[in-house]
Amino acid sequence: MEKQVFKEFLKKKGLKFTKERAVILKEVFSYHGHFDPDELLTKMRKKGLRVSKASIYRTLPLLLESGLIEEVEKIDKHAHYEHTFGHGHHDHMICMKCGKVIELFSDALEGLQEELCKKENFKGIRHVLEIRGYCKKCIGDRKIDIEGRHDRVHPTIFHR
Amino acid sequence: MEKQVFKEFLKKKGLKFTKERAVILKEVFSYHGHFDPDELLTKMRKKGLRVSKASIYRTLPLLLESGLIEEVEKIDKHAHYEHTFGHGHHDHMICMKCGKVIELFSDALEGLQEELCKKENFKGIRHVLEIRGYCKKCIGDRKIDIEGRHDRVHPTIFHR
DNA sequence: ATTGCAACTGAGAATTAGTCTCAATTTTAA
DNA sequence: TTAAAATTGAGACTAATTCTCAGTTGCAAT
Ligand SMILES: [Mn+2]
Ligand SMILES: [Mn+2]
Ligand SMILES: [Zn+2]
Ligand SMILES: [Zn+2]
Repeated sequence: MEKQVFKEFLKKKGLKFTKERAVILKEVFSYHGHFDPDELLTKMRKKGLRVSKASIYRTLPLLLESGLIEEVEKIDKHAHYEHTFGHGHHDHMICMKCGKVIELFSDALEGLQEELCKKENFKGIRHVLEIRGYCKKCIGDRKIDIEGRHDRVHPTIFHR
Repeated sequence: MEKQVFKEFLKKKGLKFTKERAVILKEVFSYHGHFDPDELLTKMRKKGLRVSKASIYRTLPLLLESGLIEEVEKIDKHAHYEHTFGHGHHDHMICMKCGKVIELFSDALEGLQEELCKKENFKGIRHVLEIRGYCKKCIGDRKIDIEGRHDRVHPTIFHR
């Protein structure tokens, strides 16, 4: 269970399992999809869970380092995460028109990456793959522009 | 040549090929490796090339959209780019200990991604793959920590 | 149970990266 | 040559994240 994983991780680093870290962990694992630090803070505030912005920004890197969450969608100005413990890693396709996020996983893809690492004597720990383009629906909407690459690089809508 | 590509791109969008854009383009294509907007500005200032921060921040997305540069290393708080025109796309492995960047390209990997896109009816335009881990040298340095995942998530050294 | 101390916390100041505003200037198509 | 539309630079502004520091708290050793 994620709480145990986090506790052990912290102990091994000589860090403490505080109330704040516990409640942040719980909140993060109550979500299904992607989230960002500000969302996390706002939602916790609404529920009456009191943690400071600073603690959120301090805890997320620890969760990341412990492998309990991953960073996703590094496109926007701010960070996005999702918890992966118990779900398994996956990568993303992101529509540059409507912001739709398609999750993808492929053993072949993961395997190939491992091979490539081996070839370079590199010990791969984690990775982020994001494919940007246009979803089925948006290809239909605007064929011409798509061929000509004339979209905004950064889509407006991003969360889900 | 990149100048022509950029000119045509701008014309197609109804934008102008200004002196500032020209000099930024030239500077960007004078680099070998990765760079970030602030570096770009500083280096240009040192050379007596006068462009404003605003123009740099306005031009980089255009270069990106035109396909002349790509975004890389989305880890740090700020954007990093490299020019790819005439070099070809590639992905990166980044050492979490020393910051070493290994460039990698694999037809198999690119092909597999295309397949995955097709399966989702997604029109892939570009992608970023970053594998984080430890380079050969750093594996030697600190076997124990590596197994235990006890490194900083964000390495200190990043440019090259 | 008490203690000691390093780690942690919240509040808000500070910093960083990037965006916006607007008056003056430049590009480009006619 | 002209004029509209796009662009520019300077600096104000914003958003996201980090830092500071004085007062807590967790926890390992008594
Ligand atoms: Mn996801
Ligand atoms: Mn590169
Ligand atoms: Zn779409
Ligand atoms: Zn290394």
